[in-house]
Amino acid sequence: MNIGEIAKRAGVSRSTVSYALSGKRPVSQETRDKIQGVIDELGYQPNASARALANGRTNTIGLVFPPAGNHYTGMQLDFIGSVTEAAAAYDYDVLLSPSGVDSDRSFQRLLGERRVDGAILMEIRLEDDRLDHLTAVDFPSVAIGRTAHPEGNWWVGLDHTALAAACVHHLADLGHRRVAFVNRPEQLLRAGYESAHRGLDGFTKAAAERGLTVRTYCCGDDAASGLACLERILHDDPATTALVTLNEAALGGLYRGLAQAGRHVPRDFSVTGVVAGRWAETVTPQLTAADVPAEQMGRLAVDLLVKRLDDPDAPARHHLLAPPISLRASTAPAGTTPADPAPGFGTPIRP
Amino acid sequence: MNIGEIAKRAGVSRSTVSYALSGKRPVSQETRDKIQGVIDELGYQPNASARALANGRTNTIGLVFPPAGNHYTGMQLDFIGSVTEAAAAYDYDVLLSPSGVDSDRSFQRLLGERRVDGAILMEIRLEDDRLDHLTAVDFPSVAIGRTAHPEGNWWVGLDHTALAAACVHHLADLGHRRVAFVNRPEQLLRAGYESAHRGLDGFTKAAAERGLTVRTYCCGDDAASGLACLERILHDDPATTALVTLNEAALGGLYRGLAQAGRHVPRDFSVTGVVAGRWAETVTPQLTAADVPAEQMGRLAVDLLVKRLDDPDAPARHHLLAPPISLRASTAPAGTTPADPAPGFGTPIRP
DNA sequence: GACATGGGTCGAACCGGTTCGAGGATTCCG
DNA sequence: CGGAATCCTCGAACCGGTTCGACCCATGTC
Repeated sequence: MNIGEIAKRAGVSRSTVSYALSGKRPVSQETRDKIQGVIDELGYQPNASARALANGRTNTIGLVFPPAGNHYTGMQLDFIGSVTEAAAAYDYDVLLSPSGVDSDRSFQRLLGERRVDGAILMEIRLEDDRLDHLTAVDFPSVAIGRTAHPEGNWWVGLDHTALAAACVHHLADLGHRRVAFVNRPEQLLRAGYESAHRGLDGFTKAAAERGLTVRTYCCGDDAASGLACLERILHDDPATTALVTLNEAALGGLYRGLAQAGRHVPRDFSVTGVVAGRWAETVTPQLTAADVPAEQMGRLAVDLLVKRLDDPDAPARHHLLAPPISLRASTAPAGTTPADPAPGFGTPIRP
Repeated sequence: MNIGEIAKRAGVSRSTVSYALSGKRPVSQETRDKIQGVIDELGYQPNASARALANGRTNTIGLVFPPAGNHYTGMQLDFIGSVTEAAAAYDYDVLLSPSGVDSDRSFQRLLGERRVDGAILMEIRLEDDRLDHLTAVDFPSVAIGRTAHPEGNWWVGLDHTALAAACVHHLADLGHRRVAFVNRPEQLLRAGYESAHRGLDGFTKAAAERGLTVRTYCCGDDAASGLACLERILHDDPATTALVTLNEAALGGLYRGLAQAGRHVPRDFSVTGVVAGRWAETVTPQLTAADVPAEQMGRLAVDLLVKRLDDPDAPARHHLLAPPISLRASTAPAGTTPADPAPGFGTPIRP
């Protein structure tokens, strides 16, 4: 059941079948009908490997993300889902690669063996050797995230600096003076993860600007770490009245810690941060947060990559997103007992 | 930078390079060194498409799951992660396919165009046309889940019947008499999703056995639906004192509903169900649940698939898992005000 | 009637690997 | 010293597509 078989049964040459299918040269209606009939009858579909070999494109894009040893977060899940669906709309398949560094076997396979036409990279670091490598060999790629020097790269990113700052201003406006910052795990910060660094920067600068007293923490990507982190926060400064978190996976643990310490959210303690909306709504009270538009970002990344693949000489493009803070129910003025959380900021979705 | 180039520079024929790399025929040490030298110098890696075309194997497995329109759950995330990592250990890559039905374009591509050597299917239905089709064309696959007639299939599944029953018995032992069941969304139940059906069966039978008064509900895969569902439960029968859920994504909403109704968990109301452990621990109080061992299941599925690919004539194999209920902090005896939740069931992880 | 035009088809070469059969060079044996 | 066995290497064919150049046959034009 290959193209030769089709050709034989239709009484034409292999090249005619190929042209009938691709339309790259005219084929008479009569011949086309005959070929189509045989194809329908046999249920023929051209072999992807052979086609890829012949025309140098696999119609596959690689999705590169760090290995899961440290578990995946909900945000990553949303990326994977949206990238896969957006790619399918362009008739591209998605190959997953749980790759960390440049030297990684799976990453090398993706590129060196030409398994994919292009790649989308998640969890970008400020200095990212994977991206450096891709740029060096001029391999089409789009980063979800932005390095320290993103000029010339294709990327779609989140303005973590601005988002963390917006959280600070929101809390400061509510009168909070002692605020903690819950970052991603320390090893990721040390590895130079973009979100962790820019988020920390934005938080620190905005806090200084508003004259707040702050402490910053790293926290593991799971509920238990979140609990432990919150205990440390209250131990280090029991007068803390609010926190900003970039750590989605720790959120449940942070809430539990507050409950155990007898701090009611948002009456005694305000919580906010940068979290995908879908997950911000799973906690009670729902989190007032800068909603990471993970689905939109995945879609945009695929759009950019396809554009780049279609026109290899196109100039680099990017999207920097800064979604507004969605006011929900986890923040309130400091040191009061309001019936109405977050007054002056519109109506929370669930009071 | 193809095999011919390597051959030329090493002063040997293309076939000799191939044999030096594959080891399928003896090559002198001297020649091998020379070839390896050239390869290292040029950083050569054989082209995956060409290799796949020549030997008929892509070294890729397909991971088929339903489109995300309805969002992904945490459990699915864990599957994707563990399958990808397990596959990498065997030097297989993973191709994602967000495919629903037999007629789906992406699913057809996977098989018809021979993009993958085998497939792992998620979200199995009792009557699953995708599996029927795969079986009909004798395509190597492993299902995560079990159809109504799994004989002859390869699969790794969860004994949802037993798990739901175990939840019922746990609640009945604690003295609960009026229990609700929160299932996956109605459209999935109607579509014949295995977990929804077997879970419902197990729940219903065990409840009848224990003489409980029950109501069963379908619930959307998100927090808002969970909240709405809980409101309906308490509206339909305010005397309900416990619930069993298969719906991980709704969990946050169920908890919120209970909080809003002023029912304290576990003092006034017990919650349990079948949920991946990692997600059971994000809610407060932590959920007493049958922990879905998603990572283990993903790994087992890959192991089975690789075995099947290595030996196409091997007899069908499967794994049916029934993890025990992990006692955490969300269940307690009915109608009491215990200091110590779930007495008689060991020490909860966090009292 | 000679000649360009163009639609439709074919054969051959090519993409970059793998694999088979054959053959040259050594070595071992009688 | 001749013949068999062993070790290594090579050329050619093949996997299943795509694409190029050439050719044939109608038409249209002067």
